[in-house]
Amino acid sequence: MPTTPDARTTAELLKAFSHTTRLAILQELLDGPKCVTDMEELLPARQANISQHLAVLRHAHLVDYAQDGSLRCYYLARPELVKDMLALVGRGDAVVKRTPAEIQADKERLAKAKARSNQASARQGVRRPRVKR
Amino acid sequence: MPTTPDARTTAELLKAFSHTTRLAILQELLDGPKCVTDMEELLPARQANISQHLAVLRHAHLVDYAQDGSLRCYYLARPELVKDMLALVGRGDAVVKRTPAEIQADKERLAKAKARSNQASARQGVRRPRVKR
DNA sequence: ATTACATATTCGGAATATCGAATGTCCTAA
DNA sequence: TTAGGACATTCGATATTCCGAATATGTAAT
Repeated sequence: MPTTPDARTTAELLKAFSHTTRLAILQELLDGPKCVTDMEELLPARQANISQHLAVLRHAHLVDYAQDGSLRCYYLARPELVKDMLALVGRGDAVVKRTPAEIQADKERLAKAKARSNQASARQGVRRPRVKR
Repeated sequence: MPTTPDARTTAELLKAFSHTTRLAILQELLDGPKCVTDMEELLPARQANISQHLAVLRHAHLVDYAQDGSLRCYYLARPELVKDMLALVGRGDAVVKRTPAEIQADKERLAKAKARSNQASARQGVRRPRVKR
């Protein structure tokens, strides 16, 4: 059975995504496999630096390579993940601004749901007392 | 019209996600609004540190708060984005391992597609010469 | 006013990330 | 075997992140 990644590994994975150059590399690889020299022409970074970023992506299991003579063809090891990630961060969701009243409603809804699920356990009223306005 | 975020902003957004404590905070907020004191009980971190992480999340426009008396109720400013992000990184995609032959096929497919799209432009054979095995 | 609480900000140091330069490794052609 | 190309790795400098301690700010009860 596939094991769910813990918080630490998840943060590591996201860190691997969190760099302009690495995002650009992933974007390029989405288009097809490329060797380092190809990327050198495509990206505003030196060879050594690109190799360094590729190492980070490799450790995160986001890319892998196949050796082809003296070249290394890099490709996405988890193409769906990368595709969905880039789509997600590019989506530009609207930022919501909520009123205190809405927040209050949320909390009450949440408290009610909790109470329902705790119907069997005796005391559930452990909410810290609210101050009056 | 909604503007597509550039690579720099995208990396910033991902950085905001890339920390165990911040992931935990977002996870908690997915459940409903919470104030800092609530989170102190829920997370293995001190008050100041939680406030610092909340500041990062605020700057990334991932959370916002509504003041309620002396408390601050934090909530997700882009709940769908957070939900989808956590689902995505928790998905645990299989890591693919490709053979050199598959890579080669990929490259040829790509070259063919490029040629098709470049049918109008005169010279398209600018591929660097491949070395023999 | 004073006090207490909830939360934010600032500061300093440790840990980590980033990058260029130099160097090392591996492969292939001659 | 030697030379050159394609990459990777190491190193040192700079920048950034992270966290605890101390301190500041704002609100409300007394």
